[in-house]
Amino acid sequence: MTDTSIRQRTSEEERAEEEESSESTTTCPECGGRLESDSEHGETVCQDCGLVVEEDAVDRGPEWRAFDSAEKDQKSRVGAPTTNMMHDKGLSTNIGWQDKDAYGNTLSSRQREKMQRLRTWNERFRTRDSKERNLKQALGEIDRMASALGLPENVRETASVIYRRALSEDLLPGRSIEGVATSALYAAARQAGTPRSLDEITDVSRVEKDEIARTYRYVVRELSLEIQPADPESYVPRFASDLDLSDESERRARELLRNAKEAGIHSGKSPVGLAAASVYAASLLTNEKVTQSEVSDVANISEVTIRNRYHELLEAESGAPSL
DNA sequence: ATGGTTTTTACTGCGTC
DNA sequence: GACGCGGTAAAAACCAT
Repeated sequence: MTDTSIRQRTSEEERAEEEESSESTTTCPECGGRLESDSEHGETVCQDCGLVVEEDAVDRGPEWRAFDSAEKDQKSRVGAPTTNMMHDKGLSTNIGWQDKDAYGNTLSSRQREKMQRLRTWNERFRTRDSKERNLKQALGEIDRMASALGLPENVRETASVIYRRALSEDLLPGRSIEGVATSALYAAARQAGTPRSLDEITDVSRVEKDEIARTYRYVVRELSLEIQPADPESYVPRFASDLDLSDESERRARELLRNAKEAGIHSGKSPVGLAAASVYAASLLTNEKVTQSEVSDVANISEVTIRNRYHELLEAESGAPSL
């Protein structure tokens, strides 16, 4: 399409173009009708039934037109194509290792020294850049997951601090950015007293549960973070509000938990289960009954566990109120 | 890897609406 | 008959060793 002059389009050309565009499309998966690509809206639409087959198509071509090659050079603002095989898509500067100039002539010793210095610095900048990019992606992920989980600002802050530490201590090699970012968030949420269960974290992460757990343990150990087992009470407010329970119920739930702690019921049991059971028990005590299955839903805990725990809670309450 | 503990899954029976 | 609840047994998951 590098015509050297502007011409009136002949009808023949137009027909040729039309054929070309219909060649790239196929038939509608719904009704078998002809597909038409609507470049203005970036959609591919079926002519017969109106089914939108593809949306958000991106026109990767230039938005300008050139009528001769000189103009093309002038208007073009792009360089070499990018590749995804390199962390920076191949956009960074490369300096050849051979001490030759562009014509293949050997460089003077002075020039050689200069090139050596340039190589050193270029390498430094490049790796620094890659770390920056790495960090940027990780922080973006942390932010995304944190908002999906409704975690406040300070947790994200903590998470990014943990991530930065992991990065500077060279914990990344061999582990995915995603995994470490997720672990950092998990750790941060627990440290901040607004824990999310591993299952909840897994739901919003792109990484498998096992990997998160493994990476988390590793990060905690290497950075010697001190994280206490989650306090069941910290789950209560969230469950209570998810179930539209009154403050009174929430208070009762906390009371039950404190009692249980005194009685030593809670060791070894999952904090989430305890919290769920206390919320359920409290709802009974305050006549705001919610069903076991509702609680099990918001807490992601089986009903059986709720039953077992809440029996224990009530026992501790009546059996040994003080001690 | 192993064994002990906890949680989950699946099923059953009972009472109520 | 569907629902909420309680219990049980077996499977699965988890944890320390």
